[in-house]
Amino acid sequence: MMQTLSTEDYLKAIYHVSQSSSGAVATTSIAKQIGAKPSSVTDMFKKLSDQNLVKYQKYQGVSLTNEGVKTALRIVRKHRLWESFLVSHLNFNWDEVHQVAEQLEHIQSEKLTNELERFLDYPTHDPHGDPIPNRALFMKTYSKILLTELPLNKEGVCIGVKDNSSGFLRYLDRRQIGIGTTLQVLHREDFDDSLHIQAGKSTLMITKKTAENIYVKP
Amino acid sequence: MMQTLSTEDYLKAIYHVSQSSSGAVATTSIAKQIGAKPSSVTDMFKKLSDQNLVKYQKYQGVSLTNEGVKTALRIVRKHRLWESFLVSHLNFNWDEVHQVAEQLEHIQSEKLTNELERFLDYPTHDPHGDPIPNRALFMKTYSKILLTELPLNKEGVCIGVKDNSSGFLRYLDRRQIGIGTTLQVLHREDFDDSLHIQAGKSTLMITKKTAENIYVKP
DNA sequence: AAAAATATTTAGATCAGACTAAATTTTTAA
DNA sequence: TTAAAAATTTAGTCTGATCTAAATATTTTT
Repeated sequence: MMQTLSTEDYLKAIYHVSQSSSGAVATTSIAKQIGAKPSSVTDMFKKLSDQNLVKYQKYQGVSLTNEGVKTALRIVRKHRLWESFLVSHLNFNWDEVHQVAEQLEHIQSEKLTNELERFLDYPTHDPHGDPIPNRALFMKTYSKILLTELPLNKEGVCIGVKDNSSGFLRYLDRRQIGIGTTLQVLHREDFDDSLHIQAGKSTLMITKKTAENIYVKP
Repeated sequence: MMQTLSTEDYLKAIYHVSQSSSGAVATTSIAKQIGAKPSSVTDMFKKLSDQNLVKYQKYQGVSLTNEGVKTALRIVRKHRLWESFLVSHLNFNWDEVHQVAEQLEHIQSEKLTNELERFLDYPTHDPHGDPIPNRALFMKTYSKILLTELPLNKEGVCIGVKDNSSGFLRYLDRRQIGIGTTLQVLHREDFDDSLHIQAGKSTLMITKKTAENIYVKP
């Protein structure tokens, strides 16, 4: 059954929200994510439920069915492949890709997706460090911790960010922190929770808020 | 003013029809092109007219305004750039690209379009031999004639096709005729209008119908 | 130049997706 | 454990793009 652009957006939103919280996904959380009113979300929940893409119980939110997860992952796959393409071949910065990938992720052509993946040489992660589902919709999610959780003086490599807003990404660019940058916490300031860190070859100070949006692999 | 997917399709259709015929574009011709009922086309003509993209007179058809032409050319530009990309980097055949390009042509990002053009090294023609508008929406349309009009025993190079249907394109593939193939008419059969031609290194027979869908540069 | 055929437009309906406002249910707090 | 607050759903409306059927205009044919 063919999805409309809108149902695809909802499935993706439900997928993302369900990843970062447990249990059923609430109407309001999707309303916020999509930028729609809760009443519209309820309508859509019913439609998705009719198509067996979500399990929906009045007042209790939704959860994706197997079919729903698959559909969501197909979109995530396309989104992340396109982001990779934009950065690696079309001179986009990691903070510019999201908006365009939001459009490209809806293009329907299996051949296109699979050929793009081949052309990019089967990338496993996108420019933000997020894993890319392969053709079988499987993805390796290696163990990652927040920079706030990295033990003092232990080296870690930046492998992703939690906040994908372009404001935050540009801020990291200015501080010369990106995917692959070696990070080390030199000191935690008890007074204001700020961190002194080693980032590549320079030392700098970042706030707790920044640190808890950076993923590292120890 | 932002265009909907649908208004873009109409503008492109009007552009194409107006290219291959003179005077105003009739309601029915667009209905056929788009695959919609004439009454729907009338509705859209009114909307486009309100946006000053076409000049519309009841019962007299439409013609594109300058703004309308520009919008149409921006879509044509994207369509042909994407087709080029699909063939040159993603292993698509020239008969497979159209459907996917129909979707990709609606992606809105000037940066994307311009970077794609750069990545492809500023191609001037797409895989079917059609000219690609440059950033300023200008395109070189070199003089071309139909194979039926090529003088006997004079060499010409295949530079495009009139019929872009995948049936015809696949047929040409089987006969080993493509963009760049050197063609020469060896004999015209008066009885059934068939042509004996030299195509690259082989000689073969084609019908008049085939010949009048192949463009050559003498 | 009138009749017939064709093309075009109007009027009114439908459908998906979204909205507002009001009603209902669930959760939180007193 | 009830009252207040928050979340969710329902009912009804709107918009854009489409459709069918009927009305009207234009073109073609006799």
